[in-house]
This record gives sequence, structure tokens and C-alpha cells, in this order.
Amino acid sequence: MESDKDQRRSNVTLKQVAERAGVHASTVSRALNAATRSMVAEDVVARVEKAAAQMGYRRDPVAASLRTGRSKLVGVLVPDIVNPVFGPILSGVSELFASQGYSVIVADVGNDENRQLELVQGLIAHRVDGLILATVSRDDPLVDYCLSRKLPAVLVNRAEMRARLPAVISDDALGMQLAVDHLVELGHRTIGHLAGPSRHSTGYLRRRGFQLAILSHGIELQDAPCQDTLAYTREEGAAATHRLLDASPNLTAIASANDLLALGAYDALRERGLSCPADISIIGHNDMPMLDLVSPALTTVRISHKQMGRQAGQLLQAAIENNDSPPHNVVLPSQLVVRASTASPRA
Amino acid sequence: MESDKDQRRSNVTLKQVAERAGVHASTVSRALNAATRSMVAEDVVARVEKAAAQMGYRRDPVAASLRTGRSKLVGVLVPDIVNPVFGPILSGVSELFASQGYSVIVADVGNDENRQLELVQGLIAHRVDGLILATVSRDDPLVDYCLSRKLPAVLVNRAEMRARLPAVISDDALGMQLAVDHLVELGHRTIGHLAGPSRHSTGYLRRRGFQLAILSHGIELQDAPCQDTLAYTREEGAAATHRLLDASPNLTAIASANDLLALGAYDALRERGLSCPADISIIGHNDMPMLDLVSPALTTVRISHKQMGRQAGQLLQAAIENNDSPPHNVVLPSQLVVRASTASPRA
DNA sequence: GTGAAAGCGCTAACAC
DNA sequence: GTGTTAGCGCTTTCAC
Repeated sequence: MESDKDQRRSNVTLKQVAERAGVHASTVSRALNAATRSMVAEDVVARVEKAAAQMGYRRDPVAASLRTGRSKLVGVLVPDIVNPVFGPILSGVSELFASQGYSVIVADVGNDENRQLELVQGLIAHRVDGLILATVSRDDPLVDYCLSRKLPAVLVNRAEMRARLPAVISDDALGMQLAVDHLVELGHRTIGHLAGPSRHSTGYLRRRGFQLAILSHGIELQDAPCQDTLAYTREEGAAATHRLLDASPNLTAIASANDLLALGAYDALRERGLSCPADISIIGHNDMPMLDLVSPALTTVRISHKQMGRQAGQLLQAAIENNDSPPHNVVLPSQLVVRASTASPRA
Repeated sequence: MESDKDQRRSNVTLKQVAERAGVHASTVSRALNAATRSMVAEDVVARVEKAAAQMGYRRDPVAASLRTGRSKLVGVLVPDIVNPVFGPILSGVSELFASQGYSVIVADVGNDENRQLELVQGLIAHRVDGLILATVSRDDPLVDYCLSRKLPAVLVNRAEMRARLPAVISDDALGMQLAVDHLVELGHRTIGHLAGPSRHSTGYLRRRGFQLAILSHGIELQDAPCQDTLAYTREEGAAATHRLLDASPNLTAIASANDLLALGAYDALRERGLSCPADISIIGHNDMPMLDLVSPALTTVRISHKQMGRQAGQLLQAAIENNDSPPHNVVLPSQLVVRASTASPRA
């Protein structure tokens, strides 16, 4: 029974390496640790390294963690791992950390938002060195929690209102400006907005960006109706589109805060027998995979989620390794991708 | 500097609880542990629980792990976290484990297949109690490695040839049978197959399933050409489709081993000025998200990946908690989803 | 520059 | 039933 567990680990301990190298365990520890290696004589380091290599020694991070408090483990909290934007984010994060010798624990909050704190406590119990949060709302108690525990954390995709924690986000205002510019250039003058949940920075900032962009073209806000949604889903997008069209029948274009919402708008248009882009132009946001294959191919604003993940990982690593980095946001530029869902309005 | 770390954990130790409850630390340990609680007098258990609750005590799994070898941590290896089939699988896995008090470490193998072993060693170093592998090929050294270490592991999505480890997969033969039945019913008699990489069970089994299904309809195999692909990507699908069409110009339908390959076939058809389903019917496999929105909406074989993840989690938990479960596969039924990419061949 | 000793927080023999 | 003791594998004072 004991032997089962024993076989699992490489099983050679610091002490064994020490015996083989003819030195004390603590010397081996120092020799094998980049930060303390300089305390040990060069020839001893060499001898220890050789012995360790021969015996296939691997440091036990769990034991080390017990002593030092650091674990080489980081946690990532995502709101919904099935949502296609989080794949690339996770990919970026884990690529970065894998190269730095960290492992990544992923916690999927799923539909149960209240479990967030619980999940984080679980991660802390496992002594994660830091947290990447893709879940936070604009004013999230989780931020206070991390702050009060002095747990290094960085936000990704969604930022927090007060910028108390570093965040990597896309330039939401720029994205909406690009979208609106494009529609106005095509000749649209009455443009609706499918707004994301306002408790998240993406929903809030994109809505504001939309309105600012509208004003920048000298269009009145009354010609730029917004409809809120409760979640970034096709269903919500369809429902909000119906409301938008009911309230403003003369609309010729919709700038959406999110691709999934835009695809929901497709559904709504289909139900109403309207055609895109002939009757209504639609533009999404995010450029999630496969949008070039939907019909019509969706014009959208591209965000590099993988890049976002990588950056967030870098920031977190910096925060872990020296606590003195002032919290600052990294804002990634977004970029218009024109496909087939936008066209000039009917004359 | 030390205080930073200290604040992070709830910081109240077994010993402190023991003092407060007026008993010894080991008694607290026993009282708070489901398996050993019965050794302690009921009133003492109550007293200990009360003290623990008052002090906000949380067991430190890292320290416990050092002693017991178990960590309440499981690892999941995925080949490519961006691929939309793995979102649902991970979601199923983590849903199950979250409810059992386990945390899930996700390792994304990415494009570097050789890193697999290294990643697994990292997971073992963190003392994972078990592994879920979504990466294995039909004859994978990783399986030997897990076996030799007696590390509980279960395969998901892809099975191993010799069934030495339990696996949760979909019924690949059934899926292809459904696909071919559907095409034959529509009147197709010359049907091509876009085969997945044969080193993975999905590619191998679906190809075999395809041929068996063809034979079951009395069609000769020479009227059922197959083209291999190197990976489940649109690009590979497009290239293989070109080869298929070049070699067998009289083909009227393609049954693909995978949705992404099928979408690649769309690309190839478009390049050739052919129309789907008018010229060629296409059927996918997996039913990944958003297929109802591509044009034409893709007929496919549905697999419940989330269910797959959940089942795999269950199997792994069973394997962790008692080593005596004989390895067996769970084969989930698949289901035909008819959309717009299949029709009768031109008269 | 290196060894000795203590201890991270917990659990499991072993006593009584 | 409960306390005592030892130790998981490592790092880090403290000596010398």
C-alpha cells in the first residue's frame, strides 16, 4: 500500500543525492537552487549536479512549498470554459507558464457565480503563487479578497473599475470606434448597439465606446439605440435584437458588443424574414473562431486572446517575483475584420 | 516578507484548534477527517468542530499531501485547448471534481507532442492523485509510463489500442454507421471518407467504422475511397478533399471523421466551384458548437463531450479511491444530427 | 563555504 | 479514545 505511492514519485531525495555526492543535504539544496548556488564552491556544485543527474533527482515542489510558501502553481479562474474566447486565453497563459516551470490550475466557475470565492479558497489552499482572473465584474469583491490576502493577481479580458489590480484587456473604445467608423463609412446613420452585461467592463466600456464613436460622427444618440443583454449568448442576442428592431424600425445596422450576440442577431433576423446585410448590417466583436464560415461571414473586431493570455501570464509572473510592480493595465489594440455581414444600407 | 505569505493562508493551524478545544492536535486531525472521525468520542468531535468553525480553520492540503501522498489534485492533459471539443470535456471533468473537493490542473500539450512526458512529470511532482489523458495515440508510451508508476489514469475521447487503461469514448463505429446509413438512404452510392490521423483511435476506428458501414450496404470498398489527414484541421480537410475529388471524380458524398475536416471540405468545394449539397453532400463528426450557423449548416454526428468529461472524471475518482476497478471502456452512443449539408445526389 | 538543527502543518504508528 | 512521537522532503537560520 505504501509502495504504491512511493513508486509514483521519482523517489530519490535530497538526502540520497547528498550521500552520493559526499556532502550534506543542505548543501545539495543550495547547489541546486539558482538563487543560492553562489554560496557553494564551484567544484561542489558540479559534483552535486552530476550526482543528481545520475540518480534522476527531481526536487519535490510540495515539500519545498511547505517550507517556503511558494508552489510554482498558478490558478486561473474562467467564467465558462466552453466559451470559445477562453481557449486561446488559457492557451496563452499556460504556454507562458509552462516555459517558466509553473503548472496551471484551471477553475471553471460555470453558471454558479457564487462559487467563485470558494474556488479561490481552494486554490489558495493549494498554495497557488498567484491568480489570473477572467471572471471579475467591474466592482468585484474578489478583488478585495485578493488584495487583503496580498495574493498576486492579474485580471484578463475584463478589467475592474478602480484598477486596483493589473489587467490585460483589449481597447474596447477603439474597437467600437472601428466598428462605428466602418458602418458610417458604408452610409449608415441609424445604428443600434447590442450591449453586453453592464456589470462587466467589456459590456460597459463597449457601450460607452459605441456612444462616443456615434457622437464623434455627429450622430444624435437618439439615432443610436442600445439594448442591454444579461449574458453573452446567442439567445440573449436574439432577444435583444427583437427589442431593438421593435423599438427602432428604421435601424439599418447593429454594432454588437460580442460575436455570440451578433450571431443571435442573425437568428432574430431570420425569424423576422430580414436579410443580412441587405436589410440590416451586423458587426460583431472578438473574432472568435469560425466566423468566416457562418453565413453571412461576420464582420467583426478582432482581439488577440492568446496574446492577452500571454501578457497576463507575464504580468502575473512579474508580480509574483517582485511585489513592487505598480498595478497597471495593458490595453491591446483591436482591429477591424471586414467580412460579408456589413454593406451599404438600401437606398 | 514572511508576513506576506502568512496572510495568504487562513493561517490557523491544527495545533491552534487543538489548544482551543482542549485536546491534542492528532485528535483534531482525526475528528476533522471523515475516515477517522469514528475513532473520536462524539462530544469531542462536536467540540473540535465548533472550535474549528469559530477559528475559520481550513486544512492545509499541501502539508497533508506531504504526509499522505494524496493531494486532491488531478491533472488533465489536452492536445490543444483551443480545439472546441476540449472545452466541454474540461467543463465536464472540472464540474465533477469540483463537487468532490478536487482541483484540476490543466496541461495543454500544444503543438509540441514530445513535451507530454515532461508535462506529466510536472504533474506528478505536484503529486496529482490521478490523470485524465485526452492526448494518447493508439499505442502511447505515456500509457506504459502511468502503468509503471501505478498512477491512476483514464483516457478520454481517444482510446488506447490495448485497453490497458479505462477510457471514455464515443461509439465511433456507430457514428460512422449512422452517417453512412443517412447518405445511402439519400441515394448516394459512391461515398468518400475524410479519415483522421490513424495513430489516434478516433481516426482509426472511424475509418474502420466507415468501411464496415459501407459493406453493410453491399457497396464495394472501391466505391468508398478514403483519404488520410495528418491532423484535425480545416487545412488538412481541404487538402484531403482535393485529393479525394481528384482521384474519384464521380463521388457524390463525403463522410468525414471530424467537423473541422468537413469544414475544410467546404473550403475545397468552394475553391473548385462546387456546391454543397447540390454537387456533393458532406457530413461531419462531433457536432462542435456553431455548426448550425455555417453555410450550409453541417449535418453531423453528435457526441456529448461534456458527458464524456463527466464520466471520465467519475472513472478516475473511482480508480483513485479504490485501486481494484478493472480497466474498462465506457462507450457513449452518438447520434445523427441532420442539417443542410446532405441531400440526394443529382439525378 | 559547509554542516547541524529546526520546523513548515499535517497524519499515522505506537503507546496507554 | 486520546496523547506522544516521529517524519513526509525540503529550506533556512545559525554556527563554525
